[in-house]
Amino acid sequence: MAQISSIGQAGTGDTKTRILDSAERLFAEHGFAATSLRGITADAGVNLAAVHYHFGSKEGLVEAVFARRVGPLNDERLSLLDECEADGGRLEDILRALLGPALRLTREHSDDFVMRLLGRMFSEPGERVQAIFTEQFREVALRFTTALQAVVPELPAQEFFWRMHFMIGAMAHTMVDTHRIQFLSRGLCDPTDVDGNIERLVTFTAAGFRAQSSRPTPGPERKGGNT
Amino acid sequence: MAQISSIGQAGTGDTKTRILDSAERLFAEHGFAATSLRGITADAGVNLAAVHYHFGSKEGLVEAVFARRVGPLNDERLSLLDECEADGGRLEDILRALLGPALRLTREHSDDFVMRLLGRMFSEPGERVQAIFTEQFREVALRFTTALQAVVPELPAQEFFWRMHFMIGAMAHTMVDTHRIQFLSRGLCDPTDVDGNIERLVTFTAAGFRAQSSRPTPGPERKGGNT
DNA sequence: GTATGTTTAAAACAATCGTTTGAACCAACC
DNA sequence: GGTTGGTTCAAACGATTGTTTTAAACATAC
Repeated sequence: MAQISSIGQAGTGDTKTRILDSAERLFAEHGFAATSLRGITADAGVNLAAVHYHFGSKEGLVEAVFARRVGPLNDERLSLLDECEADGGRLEDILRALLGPALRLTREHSDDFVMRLLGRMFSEPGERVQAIFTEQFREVALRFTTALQAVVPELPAQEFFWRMHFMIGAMAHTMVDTHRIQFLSRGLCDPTDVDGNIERLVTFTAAGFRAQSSRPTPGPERKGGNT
Repeated sequence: MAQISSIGQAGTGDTKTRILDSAERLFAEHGFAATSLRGITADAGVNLAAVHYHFGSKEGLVEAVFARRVGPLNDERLSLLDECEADGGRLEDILRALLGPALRLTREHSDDFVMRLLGRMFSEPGERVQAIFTEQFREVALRFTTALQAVVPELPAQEFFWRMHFMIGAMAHTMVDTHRIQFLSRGLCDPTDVDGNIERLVTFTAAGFRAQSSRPTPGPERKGGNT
């Protein structure tokens, strides 16, 4: 078709890239199971069979969509961690190295699809998808676990891991949900103030890590408590 | 309506209940889009058409599955909030009233399906589902927002709402993900220690709320930071 | 030129999806 | 008994799913 030929710009890239671009946007909007290959290829303006030619299957496409973003994201995290470890390694700096690159995904790409997609990985069901996810974050998890544990040495390991869990939850929710915070605050909060929001999340989670280890509250008696 | 005394099975219940039970377990396991009505009815041991007879459509079933759990959950939250407001209303108590009932869902039901399902609501796509979700949490959100804001009056409203956002994220992630914390901590953390984990989450989020309002850190210069 | 890798087109595949239908069952009531 | 109204059933509806196949173009390199 002659009319299609004009689409092939350098920015949009080749067929493979156009599939990845459309897939990651539609995955972020409707989820993985609810997005069909026909919807993706129609949006990308390519042929249906091209998906299986380049990615083998829908699952292969999902994996490729993840890998394209998670790789550079984790590289930046580890690079920033190297910097701040050589620089003394305060708690806030380590947290900024972990949380900053993820929350900056909104700015680096013209829209927030990439960030919403990656944030959803944390709650996405499916044994296969979760295995892919876990493997791609293993090195980052290990390095940051070691670095963070070193700056709060007085915290029992059990408490420390739970606080890492809570921090990841706060981060993932901030990545996934870019609308409800505006509704909740009646328009007061601005999700596009990326740098400010990174600092807010760093402040919040740093305070959480520094909190005095969990005691059943100094009060005399608690209703409902069965300790 | 006359009682159908012949169906004695109090545990398994009638067709409607069996559908709800199977639906919420399969929804929690595989997500909404990836769970078919045939899978649900086969698991429940009922006829396929019974879903449309009792719930009208798949979306109606999703809504019913939510409503059955969210109602009692929010009732307990508001009841606990009433208690601790009459009792003085410390920050930790308010947070416990909000977070406790959600994390206790694991214990009240024999399995963690209900909790995982509700936790997933926070990241589930779909305009219609999100609207249902938002409406069912409106009163709870309003009451707890007011109560929490009252105990940290020095915190600017914008900062406050972001910290509520982070807290909800930590809660939702703890509800959804009951496996990865064990992997992350190499088996050290125990997701079934419900009371302990509630206290840990309360401690973490309370410290986050009490953190000094976000300043670009007292240090002289920050790389990449623009105010 | 031939060869190789990529892309499109159109069609079909078997499977599964949500939904609908119409008859059958079964208690209760006149 | 007959009728009713609520419930369940097997079967089919049309549409969509991921996947595969066939063929013909297209580009680039040797």
